[in-house]
Amino acid sequence: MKEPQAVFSDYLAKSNLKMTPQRRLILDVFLRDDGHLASEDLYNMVKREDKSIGQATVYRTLKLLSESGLAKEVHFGDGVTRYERKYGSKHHDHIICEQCGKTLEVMDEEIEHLQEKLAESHGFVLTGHKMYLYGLCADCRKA
Amino acid sequence: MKEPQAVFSDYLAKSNLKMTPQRRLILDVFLRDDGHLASEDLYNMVKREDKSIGQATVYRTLKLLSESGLAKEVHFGDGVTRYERKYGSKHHDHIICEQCGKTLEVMDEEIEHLQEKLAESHGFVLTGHKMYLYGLCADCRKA
DNA sequence: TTCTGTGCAAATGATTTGCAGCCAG
DNA sequence: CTGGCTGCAAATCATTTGCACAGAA
Repeated sequence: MKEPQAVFSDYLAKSNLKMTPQRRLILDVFLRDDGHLASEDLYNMVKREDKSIGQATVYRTLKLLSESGLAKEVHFGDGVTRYERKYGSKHHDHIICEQCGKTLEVMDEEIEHLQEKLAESHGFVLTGHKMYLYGLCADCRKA
Repeated sequence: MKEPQAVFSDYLAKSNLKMTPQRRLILDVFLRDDGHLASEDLYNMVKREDKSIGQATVYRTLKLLSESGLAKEVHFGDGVTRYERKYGSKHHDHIICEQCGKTLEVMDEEIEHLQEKLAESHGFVLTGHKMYLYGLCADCRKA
C-alpha cells in the first residue's frame, strides 16, 4: 500500500495545494497516534515539536487529511470533532429490497464506528459484524 | 402506553422539578413534529404560539425531554444537536463472543437511526434489519 | 515571481450560564 | 412562602475567517 505521506502529497498536488513543513509535521504526529484525536489534542502534541505552529493550521490540516482519505471525522456527542486514522478498507454491508430482491452494497463509517462503541460499552472488543438492511427500493415503492 | 405528557410530569416530579406552561407548550409542539428538530427550529415553532418564550428555555427543556426518555438527541455532522421523538421500542440486536459463545442483546438508537438514513440515501425505505456484532468478551480477553 | 500557507486575533454560531424577578407546589 | 423557572444578555467553546507576511513551486 502507498505510504500515507505519499497519499497526502499526491492529494495536495492534485488539488493545487502545497506541501509544507507544518503539514508534514501534523501528518506525522497524527499517524503516530491511534484512537480519536480532537484538533486541540493534536495541536498540543504538535506544539511540542514546533512551538510556533498555529491552532488554525491544525484545524485546516485535519480537514485536508480527511479530504485526502487519510483521516476520518468522528462525532461523539460532545461538541468536539475528533479524527481517527482511516485505512483503505473494502468492507461493506448489504441492503435488500423485500419486494424485488435487489441487493446493494452499502457502507457507513459512522455506523461502523458506533458498532465498535456499542460493543465496547458491553465490555467487548469488536472483531467483525454482519448487518443486513431490509426495505423497499424506489422502484418497488412506485409500482 | 402512558401519555407522553404524563411521562414528562412524572419525570419532573421525580426529579423535584416543576411543570410550567412553557414546558407543557414545548412538549406539545415537539410531539406534533416528526423528524429531527434543532433547538432553534423548535424555538421558532413554539414562538408562534407564545411570543414571549426564550431560546434558553427551549434548550433547557429539550435536555429535560431527553432525560425523561421522550426525546433522543441526534448528531449529524454539522455542529447542531437535533432531537427526535423516542418510542418505547423493545427491538434489539445481538453481540456474540467468538470465544465462549456468550450472547448479549444490545440496542443503539443512533445506529438504528443511521441505518435508516443509510437506506434512505440509497433510495430505500427501511422496513427492518438484522445486525450481529462479533467480538471477544471481557472474560475471554482476560483468559 | 506568484499564489498558497501560516500565525494571530477577531469573528462566528451553537449552546450555556448568571441574574433578578416570577410562579408552581 | 420557597426553591425552582424564565427571559435576557453576557459568557463559553469549538471552529472559522480576514489579513499581512512568509515561503513553496
